[in-house]
Amino acid sequence: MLQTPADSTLCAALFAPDSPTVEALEAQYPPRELPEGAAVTRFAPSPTGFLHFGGLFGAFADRLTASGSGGVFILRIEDTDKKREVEDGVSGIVEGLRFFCIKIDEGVVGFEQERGAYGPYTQSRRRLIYHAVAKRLVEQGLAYPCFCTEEELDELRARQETAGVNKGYYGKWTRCRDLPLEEQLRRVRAGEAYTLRLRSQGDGSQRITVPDLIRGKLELPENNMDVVLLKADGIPTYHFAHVVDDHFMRVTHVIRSDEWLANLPLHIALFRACGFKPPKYAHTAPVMKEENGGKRKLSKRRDPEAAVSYFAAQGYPPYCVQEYLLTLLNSGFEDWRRANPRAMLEDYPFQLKKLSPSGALFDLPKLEDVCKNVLALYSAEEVYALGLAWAKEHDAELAALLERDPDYAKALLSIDRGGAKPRKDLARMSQLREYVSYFYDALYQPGFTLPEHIAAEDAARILAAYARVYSPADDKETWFAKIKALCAPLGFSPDVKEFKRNPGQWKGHVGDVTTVLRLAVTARRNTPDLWAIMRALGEERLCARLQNALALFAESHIY
RNA sequence: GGCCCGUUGGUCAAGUGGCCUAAGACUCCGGCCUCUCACGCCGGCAACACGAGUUCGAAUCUCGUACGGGUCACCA
Repeated sequence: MLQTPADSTLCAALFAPDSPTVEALEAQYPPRELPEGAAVTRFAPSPTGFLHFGGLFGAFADRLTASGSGGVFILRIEDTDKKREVEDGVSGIVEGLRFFCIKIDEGVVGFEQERGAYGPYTQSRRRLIYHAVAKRLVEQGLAYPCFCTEEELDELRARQETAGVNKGYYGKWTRCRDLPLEEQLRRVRAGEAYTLRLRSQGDGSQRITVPDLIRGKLELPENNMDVVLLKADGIPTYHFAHVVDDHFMRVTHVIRSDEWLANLPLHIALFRACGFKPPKYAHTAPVMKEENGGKRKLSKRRDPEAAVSYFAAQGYPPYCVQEYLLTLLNSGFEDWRRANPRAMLEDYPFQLKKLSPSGALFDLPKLEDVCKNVLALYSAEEVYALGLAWAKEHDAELAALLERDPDYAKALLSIDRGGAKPRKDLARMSQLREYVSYFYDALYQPGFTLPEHIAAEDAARILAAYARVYSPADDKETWFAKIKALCAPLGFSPDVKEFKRNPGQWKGHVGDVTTVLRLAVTARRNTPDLWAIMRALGEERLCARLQNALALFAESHIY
């Protein structure tokens, strides 16, 4: 365990002579000059090519934690698993973050592009750094080469299984922990494959307490496993890379999914072995999905909504997904939002300790609600921009229509928008086509069926009568006054309350009259303000629609 | 199976020993709102997993049980 000259002989056999010393690395990556309390966070995905919903949440928590404290948010790529490699796994992640408005301060910012003084930020390019630390561990007797093959390890596990003990490479179950130096040297020099293992100093029957920013004090068994630090190809395992990278990148807060909780004692032990100060940890609960009455983790493979590209394709406003995430996972956010309906998300005093320790179900209706609320506050201009950007990607026909006459598009989008009680009926851009369809002849599908209590001949009379009094110049009051004036002669009550008092005396009420007009103009029973719609459509289009409807009656299609 | 984490209405949650005959939001259902729908407003349904213990007093602390999740790799 103590440093001996023999260990340095071993080091020479194990490591290339050019690896830097740990001291040199300390100098190269000095502590950051940041204000007191500034958090340095990092999102460290594997380059799988796309961003998972859980990953987005983690990155978002990292971003907010850094921003809120005047710190730094790093994107690091953990490409230490050759088997999972995909061609350009980075761009999808970087673009995903960009799409969701999560700014990267430092690290990987694009395909083969990095920024910052603590790099490289791609683990495959940090080999020398890992080896420097590993070398010192060997010098100190805290790591050793292990020559066990995968078959031997499988067999070991099988024996442990039948013996009913904890599986793993530890204590008396190890075969290479106490190999004599001569044998180590001989086998290494003979070119035998080996991994580098931690020589654990821990006692599995002891407990350690570790603070977690979300869960409070955690009581966990001390690590006693001689885990692999460097794989046979010299690439570090996640555990070792985590410790080395987060130390030399001077990361202060490690926010990660709670599947790492079981490895926390290991990581603490590794930081100790390396002589580094551990960061603060926050283990977040995964987002769950309901299935057959049970809960399960949202899965990338089985759930389309788990890939964040789903939200882009559906046209949810990017920023709303974050808003939803906060609603879902950060208690207190909704109260803050109610108090500050128009405040920027960045100004929310995000606190890790307010995150829920248990997994929340992904709730689509809630997402829709959040989006409706946010979108309701957008100007027509903003909705237009958002809609056009979406349509260009996903609906070329709609994009062309929106672009052909921007003023017209904005005019129709501004109906019932703004004011104290804005409409809340648009949640995502994939609804836009349907939302605007009756404003565009190219999308409009004429034809309708009347409500049962309105006779076709009455409907025809209503349309004819309205056509006679219509004037494009009417303001809303005049428009409505004219409609009311039409009612009584046709047997409809101009007053809804009067109708309700004496339903037998009328064929219907003014609402039925406007329903007929609405159907003729939009082919729908439910729309925003009819007067505003008529005005936006313009005289020519409106008259055509009325003529058309009248013609339908004349041809007896409705009778 | 060992170890770890978790458990308040259908969902998300507030709640850190008395202010809890348990807040709010989503969903659903009623009602109101001089044109429909939406919005808004008013109201309704609906929860502390279970059992012991500590205490004058427990959603809140302790222990046990159940259930859910995670983890036990040269994957992350």
